[in-house]
Amino acid sequence: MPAPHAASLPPGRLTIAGLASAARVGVETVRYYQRRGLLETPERGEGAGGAIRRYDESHVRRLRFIRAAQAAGFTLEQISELLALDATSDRARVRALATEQIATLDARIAALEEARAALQHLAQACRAGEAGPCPILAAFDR
Amino acid sequence: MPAPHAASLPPGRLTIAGLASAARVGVETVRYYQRRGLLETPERGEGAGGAIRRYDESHVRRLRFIRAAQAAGFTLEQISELLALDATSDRARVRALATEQIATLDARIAALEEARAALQHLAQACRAGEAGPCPILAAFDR
DNA sequence: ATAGGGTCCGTACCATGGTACGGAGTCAAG
DNA sequence: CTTGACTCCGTACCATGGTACGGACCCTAT
Repeated sequence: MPAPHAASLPPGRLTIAGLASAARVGVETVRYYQRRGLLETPERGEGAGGAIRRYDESHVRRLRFIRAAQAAGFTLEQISELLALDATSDRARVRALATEQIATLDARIAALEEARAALQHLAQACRAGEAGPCPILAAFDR
Repeated sequence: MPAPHAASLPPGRLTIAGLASAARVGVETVRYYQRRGLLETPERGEGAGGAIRRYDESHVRRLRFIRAAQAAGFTLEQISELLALDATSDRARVRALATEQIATLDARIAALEEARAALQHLAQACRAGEAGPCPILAAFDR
C-alpha cells in the first residue's frame, strides 16, 4: 500500500503534487507557472516537515482561474496582468481588457462557426457512394 | 518608380512575392509551407527568365485553403493529410476527419462561449463607480 | 553595363506553453 | 535506520508555426 504520503494529509496543507492534482494540471506545469510569476511559491513552514512547501485552496483557485482564463483565450502574459489587476482597484482597466477580449472572442467564434459550416458542407458533399474524390479544397472556397 | 518587377507581370505567371501577396501571406511562409510539403515547389521554366520559379492560380487556391483550414482549427499536419486525401477517392476518411473536426469545433465554440459569458459577467460586475477591486477570479468560478 | 531589387536556399532564431531530466535533500512507514 | 516515494531546483529539451539572415545569383530598367 502506497502510504498516504505528504500529498494527501491534512486538507489545506497540500504538497505540490496534491495541488497539481486538485487543479488537474501537472506538477511541472505548477512550477512553470511559479517561474512565470503566475502563482506564488509559498514560504517553507517551520518546525518538522518544514523543508517542503505547502499549498492551500487559494492556490487551487488560482490555478483553476489560470486554466479558465486560458480557455477564454488569454495568453499567460495577459493572465499575469489580470492577476496583478485583481489586487488593485483599477476597474476601468479590467473592464477594458474584458470588453476587448469579448470582441476577440466574438471574432474567433464567428471564424470557427464559418469553418464548421464549411466542414458540414464537405461532409455532406462527400457522402459515401458517389465516385471520385470529395471537393476538399472547394469546400473552403468562399 | 519601383518598376513592375517580376512580381507583377503576366497573370498566372506569379513570382513568389506575387503569390504571397495574392494569398495574403509572407514570402517566408510560402517557403515554409513548401518545406513542409504543403505546397508544391514548381519547376523552373526554360528559356529566358528560367531561373525563377513561377506560380499560378492553383497555388493561390492552395494557400488560401491552408489558411482557411487553419482557421477551422486543423494543424498543418492535418492539413497535409487533407491535401493528400484531395488527390485520392477515400471519401470515408474525409468524412471521418470532417465530422471529427466538427465535434472538436463544437467543443471549442462552447468553451469560448462560456468564457465570453464569464467576461461579460466580469465587465458587468466591474462597472466604474463601485469601490474596491473587481472580482476577477470569481468571475471565472463555476 | 551597372545598379537595385527580387529570387533562391540553407540555416538559425523566435515565441508560446509546456515537459523532461538529474542530482540532492526530505519524510514517513516498515 | 533503511528504503522508496516525493520534493526542490536548475537547466535542457520539445512541438508548433512561423520569421529572419546572409550570400549567391538573376533580371530588368536605365
